[in-house]
Amino acid sequence: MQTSEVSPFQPGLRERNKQQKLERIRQAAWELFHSKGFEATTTREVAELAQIAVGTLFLYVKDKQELLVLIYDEAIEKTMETAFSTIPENATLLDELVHIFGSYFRFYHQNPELARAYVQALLFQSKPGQRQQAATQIERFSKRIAERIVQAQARGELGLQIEVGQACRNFFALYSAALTGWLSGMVGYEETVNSLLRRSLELQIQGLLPD
Amino acid sequence: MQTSEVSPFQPGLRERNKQQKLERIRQAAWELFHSKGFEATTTREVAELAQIAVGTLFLYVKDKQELLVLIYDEAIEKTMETAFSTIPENATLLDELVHIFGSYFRFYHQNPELARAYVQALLFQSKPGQRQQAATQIERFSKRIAERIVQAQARGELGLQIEVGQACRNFFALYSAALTGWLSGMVGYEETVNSLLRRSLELQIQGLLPD
DNA sequence: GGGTTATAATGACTATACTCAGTATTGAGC
DNA sequence: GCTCAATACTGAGTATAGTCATTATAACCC
Repeated sequence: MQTSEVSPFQPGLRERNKQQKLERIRQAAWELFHSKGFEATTTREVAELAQIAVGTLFLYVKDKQELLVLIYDEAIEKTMETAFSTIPENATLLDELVHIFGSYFRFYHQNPELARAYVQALLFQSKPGQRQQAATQIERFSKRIAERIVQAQARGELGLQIEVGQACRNFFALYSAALTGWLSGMVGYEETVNSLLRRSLELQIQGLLPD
Repeated sequence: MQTSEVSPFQPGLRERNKQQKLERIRQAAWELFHSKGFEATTTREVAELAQIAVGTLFLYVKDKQELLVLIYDEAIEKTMETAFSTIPENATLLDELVHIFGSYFRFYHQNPELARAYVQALLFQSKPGQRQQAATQIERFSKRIAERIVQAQARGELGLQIEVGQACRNFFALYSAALTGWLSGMVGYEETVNSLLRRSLELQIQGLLPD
């Protein structure tokens, strides 16, 4: 066999093996989590399906939760792109926000058990590495929300005096609360998405002061 | 030995034994969680200190997390009472809210690791029994927040058109988000309590509309 | 107080996430 | 192509949350 079939400046065999293994892990975890559920899937099963030893699995992921993050990251990215690229034209900020957050809800709705574990992992990450990742993800999302807020200001829909960053944080907080309320089973999906979310955001925009 | 030393209509020996055991469990868990931490304490240790078998422990508590809820319930109750009974006179609603939520933050600040596990357990409870308990607790809290809102309306500080229930939910959502942000290590304690919380609540009251 | 039933307690056992001392593979210098 | 250091992989082993068939105890009835 030739010593090198790949083009120059490509990563060596080691690196390629690692990439392949990571991909196999991703696929195995996706397959099992979706067919059996997160709790019901053991890490050994994932390792077996990925054709690696258990110990190897934990060289690639810190723990079982990170396996979930690994799987969801890509899908969440796509959800964000779709959400922001399908915002209806000439809509109010409220409608835009309901559309955006609603896209996430629809995504999570595809598999509530996994969503629950994933959101929990994101919101309560203590390990520095994962925490940083979660923070970055929220950051990028907030940036795009901020754009919509600025545009709404330009339309004269929102006041110019408001702190955009704070407004983003508040919107995200209201979304998070709606999400956890639903995922923990306290409120139904339909009620959350069709009613509570909108009213919550609306009240933030309106404020509470007398007319 | 006499057959009955207790007054009539009192619970029998069985019931008293159960109460004593529960109390011993509570004390054992409190002692160990505070001296060693939640993660570092094993359920066997709790059982041993409470002088019962492991199996018995799980007759009283569904899982390790419920052990934490058992301990915190009383303290949280006290925190709520203190928070509401020490509201400063003639303050604005914003100051009242900062005082109330701040009381909780100060309480949780005494032991962030336990607080983290506890809040996580509360917000992500799937077991119906515990979920119901969490919902009830939030409900009672919201009722008392609602009172303050109505009084603020009476003072003319807030509009009469607002939905009080929705306003409560939004305040609670903003508080929860601030709390999880701190507990997951994304934001520091001082910054959260002294700055972010107030600005978040303030923006909800003010709203985002143009002047 | 003896017999019977219902309830409570027990601890050996199971299931499973994660570790780590030992082994194998890769790549670089000669 | 050989040697060796660095890196990657392995799977038996460990720790621990939670279970369940068995045993003990309390309550009740005659």
